[in-house]
Amino acid sequence: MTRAALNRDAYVEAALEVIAEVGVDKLSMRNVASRLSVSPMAMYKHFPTKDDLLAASLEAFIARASVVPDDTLPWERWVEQAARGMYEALCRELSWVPLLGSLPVGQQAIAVTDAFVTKLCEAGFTLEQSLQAYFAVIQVVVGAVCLRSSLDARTTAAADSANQTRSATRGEGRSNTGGPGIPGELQSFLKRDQITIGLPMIIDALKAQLEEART
Amino acid sequence: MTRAALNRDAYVEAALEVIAEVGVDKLSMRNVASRLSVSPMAMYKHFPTKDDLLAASLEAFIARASVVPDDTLPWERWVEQAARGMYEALCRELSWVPLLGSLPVGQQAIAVTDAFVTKLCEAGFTLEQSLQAYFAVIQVVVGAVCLRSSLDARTTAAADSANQTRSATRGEGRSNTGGPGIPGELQSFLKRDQITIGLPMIIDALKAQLEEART
DNA sequence: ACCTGAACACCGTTCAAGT
DNA sequence: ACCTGAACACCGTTCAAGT
Repeated sequence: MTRAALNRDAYVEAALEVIAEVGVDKLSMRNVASRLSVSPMAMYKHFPTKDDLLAASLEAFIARASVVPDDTLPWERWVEQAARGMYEALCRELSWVPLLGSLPVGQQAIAVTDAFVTKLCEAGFTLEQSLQAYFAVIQVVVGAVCLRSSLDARTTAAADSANQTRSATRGEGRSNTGGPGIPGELQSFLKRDQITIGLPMIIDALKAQLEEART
Repeated sequence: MTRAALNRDAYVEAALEVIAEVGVDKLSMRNVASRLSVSPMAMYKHFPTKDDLLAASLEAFIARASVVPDDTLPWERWVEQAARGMYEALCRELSWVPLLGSLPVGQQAIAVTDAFVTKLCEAGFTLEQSLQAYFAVIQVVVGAVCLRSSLDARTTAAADSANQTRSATRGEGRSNTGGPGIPGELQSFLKRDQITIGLPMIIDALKAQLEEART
């Protein structure tokens, strides 16, 4: 007996490790396989395509982020926490961001949607409003992470000249040498926690919606 | 005389053509070069790296989108039009979306920021508020385009079985076979023009801010 | 059922060389 | 200054073959 046969989960696990080390953009069938000391072709029995591996890995990533807040919270706090949870999970692994729009929506993502809509319907919103609210929040979260990721790329590029060893192993991709062109006020503004900007606006708008329905 | 020497603009032009035909994700140094019947290595004199070519192409794309609305509009309409302009430009070339967060912020992007902040400051917002508003709008636009792009991938994937010729030349990337798992209500909700969801919430919140400052 | 090795058609980028 | 050709170290994926 050479070794226990590898299953889907083992590959997803290895993929998540590779992603944590070098980022989604540098994951390859070959480096995931070599982490398991296996031929790259072994994976094609479980994942017909690299995208299938990525989709399964994203599912696992979402599942582990456990982004659904405590059900006893009032809806405003619940929504805020859910949004922050998504935002922070994505900030921990910024390299997912570019794929968010192109990978299929999986079961885990649908479960989060369900929880969100259910919570808001219980709070008195219509199903229509709840869905709108969900997408508005997702939009703000994704947008905030994009801005954050854009800032991140710029600061690590600046740090690259000083410290090259770490950035060589972690990379995170692009060079982003556009720093000089950005006005100072904009620079410092980007340093803020991006989610604090759009989210309160959304929540205020939702409160107004609920108020209006009551009268 | 063999041929007029190629300059940066010629390469950017060719890159935009390649992007229009096969999408940003399938642009390569080699296919841009071959469109100009030139060795791939010729480009490295003008663009030290593929990312430099992409950044220059994005600048040109933004410049051509001409997203800054008529200055005589009241600020609410101005903001709405600017946001729609960005949204529609990006929807025309969805393949830019994944790179938005990782490419450097260029002069064109800064010009748009400036116009936006100036307009809102004139309308009575503080500089701080104007910047916040700008980023909130950007967040919503990017988020909306991401959702739109996610929907697009799904419907073209479904159309692929029926009509393979066009999708083979345009591609747009990923397979996205997650259709079956998505509830019908969610499906039909995604068909809406995504920007109509979050944007009004942001504008309402901004109106409230201005109202509050006046009292 | 699961894995391997060799091969194909691609990448970005470097380097030495040409005009 | 601008361009070329060959080469290096990678990709995703296919295919025929092994256990």
